[in-house]
Parts: sequence; C-alpha cells; structure tokens
Amino acid sequence: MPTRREQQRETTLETIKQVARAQMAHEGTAGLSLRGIARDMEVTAPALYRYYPSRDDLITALILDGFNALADAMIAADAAQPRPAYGERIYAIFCAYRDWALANPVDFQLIYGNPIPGFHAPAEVTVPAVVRGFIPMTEALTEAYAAAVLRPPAHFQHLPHTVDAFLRAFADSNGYPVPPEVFAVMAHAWTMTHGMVVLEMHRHTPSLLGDTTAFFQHQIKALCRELNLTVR
Amino acid sequence: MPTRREQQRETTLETIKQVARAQMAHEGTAGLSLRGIARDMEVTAPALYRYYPSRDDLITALILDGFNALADAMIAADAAQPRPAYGERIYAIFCAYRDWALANPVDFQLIYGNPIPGFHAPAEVTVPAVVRGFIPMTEALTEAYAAAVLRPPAHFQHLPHTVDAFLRAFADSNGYPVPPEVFAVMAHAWTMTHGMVVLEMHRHTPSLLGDTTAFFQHQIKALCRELNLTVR
DNA sequence: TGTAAACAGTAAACAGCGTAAACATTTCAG
DNA sequence: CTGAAATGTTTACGCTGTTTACTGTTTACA
Repeated sequence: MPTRREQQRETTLETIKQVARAQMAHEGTAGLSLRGIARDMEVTAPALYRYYPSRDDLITALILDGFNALADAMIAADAAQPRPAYGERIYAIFCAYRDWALANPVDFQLIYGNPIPGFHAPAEVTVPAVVRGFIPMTEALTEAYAAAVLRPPAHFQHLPHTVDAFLRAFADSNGYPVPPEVFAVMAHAWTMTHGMVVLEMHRHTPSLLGDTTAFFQHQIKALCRELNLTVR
Repeated sequence: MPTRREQQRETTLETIKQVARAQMAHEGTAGLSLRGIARDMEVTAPALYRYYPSRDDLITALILDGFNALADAMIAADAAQPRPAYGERIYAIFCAYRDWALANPVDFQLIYGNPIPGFHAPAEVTVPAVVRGFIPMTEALTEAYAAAVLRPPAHFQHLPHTVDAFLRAFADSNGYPVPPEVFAVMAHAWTMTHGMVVLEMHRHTPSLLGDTTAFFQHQIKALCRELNLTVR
C-alpha cells in the first residue's frame, strides 16, 4: 500500500505532465520548457529533476501517454460498435484516429512528428504502445477476413514477393497470425488516414478541399466498400 | 548589372543556407543554430543578422528552397517520361515525391513537418511554392482525363456535396479548371503517398512491412490501374 | 576625386534555456 | 526521538537568439 509520500510523488509526476501539456497547447510544442513548467508550478526549475531526470525523459513520458491515449480512443470507438458490423468497426476506428489527432494536435505531433529538437523517443519504449493501438483494427480486419466478409481486391493479394515473404515471416514469428493481404489492407488504410490527418493538421488540404471531414469520411467509406464491408 | 558587393552578398546569403543545411543534415533539424552557423563560417553570430533579420527568416528561406527543390524533382521526373504515357507520368511523379523526401529527410521535415520550435512558415510565402509542385500531377491527370484515358472509379465522382461544391468553385475561380473528380483523385494519391513517406521516415512502417520501397511502388501502381492508367 | 551614405563586421550585453553541484528543509521509518 | 531519505533552493556554467553601440570598408554621387 502506498504511503502518503508516494501518493504525493505520483500526483506531482502527473501535475508536471499536465502543466507541460497545457504549455504546449498554448504555445505549440515549442512551449515545452522546464523553466516554464517550474514557473507555472511556483517552484524552481531544478526541483523538477527530482521527478524527471531530464527534459527528454519528461518528453518520453508525454509521448508514451500520447500513444496510449490514441490507442484508448481507437479501442473505445471499436468497442462502441455493435458486433459483428465489421465495416462500422473499421470506419469508427479510423475516424477515432483522425478525431483524436485533430482534438489533440500537440500530442499527435509529439508522437507522430519530430517537433522536439534533437529528440527521438527510444523505440523500446514507444513500440509496445504503438502496437497496442493497432490491436483493434488488426482484430476487426482479421475477424472480418476469417468470416469471409472482408474480401480484399486482387492487388492486396499479389504483393511484391519481398513484402509477402516479410509479412509471412512476421505472422509466423508472432503468436497472432495475420494473413499478409489483411496486413496490407491495414497498412493501406493506416497510410491513407495518417496522410490525410497530417496534411490537414499542417493546413495543406483545407484550402484545397474545403470540407476535409466530409472528404475523409467519404474516403474511408469508399475503401470499406472496396473491401466488401458495408458501412453507414 | 550586379555590383561586386551585390554578388558577394548573394553568395553569402547562399553560403549561410548551405551551412545551415549541412548542420541540420549532421545533427537533425535541431542542429540549426545561428551561433553554430556563425562558428562554421568563422564569423560572429550578429553578423548573420545583416543577411537574415532573424532565425525564423532564415528558416523560411530554407523552407522555400525545399518546396522548390521538391517541385523541381517532380517536374523533372514528369518531363523524363515519354508522351502521352499518362500512367508512367503519374507513377514517376509520385515516386519522385518519395525519393526526394527520403533523400532529403531534413528538408522534407522542414517543409512538411513542424520540426522547428514555435515556428510556422507564413502561408503567403509557402503556398505558391506548394502549388508549383502540384502542377505536373494536376496537368498529367487532367490531360489523361480529357483524353478519356483516366477513368476514375465511381466513388471519385460521387463526392460529398460540400466537397464537390468547393472544388467546382475552386475550379471556376482558377483560370485552370480541374474537374472535381480529377482533383479528388489527386488528393487521394497525394494523401496516400504522403502518409507512406511520413510513416516510413519516422521508422514506423519499415519494421511492419520490410521492403517499404516495393510496397510503395506496388500501391501506386495499383492505384494507377484502378484509374485505368497503364504503368510499367 | 572627395565625401557621404550604405554595408559588413565585431564586442559587449541581455534574457532565456537545460542542467549540475552544494546546501537547506521537510517528511517518514525504525 | 533520531537519523536517513526525499524534496526543495541557491548558485553557477555554458548554451541559445537577439539588440546595441562602435569600427572599418565599399559604393554612389556631386
């Protein structure tokens, strides 16, 4: 059972991240400064070093939170759909990806951009969190495929042999085998979604397309139908 | 005709950018520091202010160069293809986009990411350079459509009415009318390409797909064929 | 050609940053 | 209650972008 001191420490660790997020939300990812956080907390800067050994460690913690929050959003969106309704699930998951990104642009840039000078999150920390976010869409697609509802167009089945070999090896090494064509479908959908989100976030598409939300939803629905999944 | 001093000034302006790029290439976009550039040029930092009024102005200049270099790469790739060969042109243009990005990751992050703290390039400077890069693919697609070679699948023709209305207004306001369905195809292709490039650059896809080059080329070719364009 | 203006550079300084070391205080456990 | 651990402050170092004042050099014009 945690002592009073340990509880206090835990809340301080959380407060620091909270203030950091607030600062970034206000001034962009640039606004993250230890001294700024310390000012807001009415504490001196070196005091923060009792909690995070360096600025980069704080950022790493924020990134980890970000990946998990995004994963939570997608998992929740998936869970909210009725079963089986594979198309609705897929649609909801990718909409959740975009919605979360647009609602939390700073966190999204933190995890999927490189907004912090000279910083790259250690892979051994981020990869598990990333993988967690991919579980719902992988499951939904795999189940739909197993149920013979998802029928990928031909070109997903005739992948380049290097990719096909890699995906088969990957599926075998994993305890959770995913057919290469399903994996390819997921990569395609993710790629598309991510591209739209990133370009929209950097304000490149709104001036070209007008209603980016409608366009995005239309694109995802079109993909679902191309995969023989019914949606809406 | 330029005086000796003006020539000198021009080369210094260029040298500063050159050194800046070298520093970023060496230490990531974080490595961009005026004092660092000054050190490399064996000059004091304030001297640089005679050439760029601030660090952000230097970055803006670098971004402008980046957009133009990317546009040049795509234009050159397009020009190198035989005519009409619309499929080959489209394929070459998007491959050029990816190739340039992977060959110049720092510049790419500079123009399509937000790697510099607290900095966002002024739109009135970047937009024209961005538009320039889109000319070849817009032209290739529009010509292919006019020649009835490009045949977009149905969902590109039944766009959400908000998007459709916006694209029609956009085409009308422009001197260069692009049919909405062609614009939608371009947005789709760009989105896909950009998403793959960004995810690959941040090392999210290589561990999932193995041969990302093969996968990318496969994806673009599949899209071309979906559009009734022959390629390879 | 002589001179005034524009240009190019330096030195010094200011404010802000991340961080390390030394020191003081608070809080808890034996 | 006492000593140790946790938490905080003070001070300092070296880095950053940027401003100011001052010095030469180059150019343009009367």
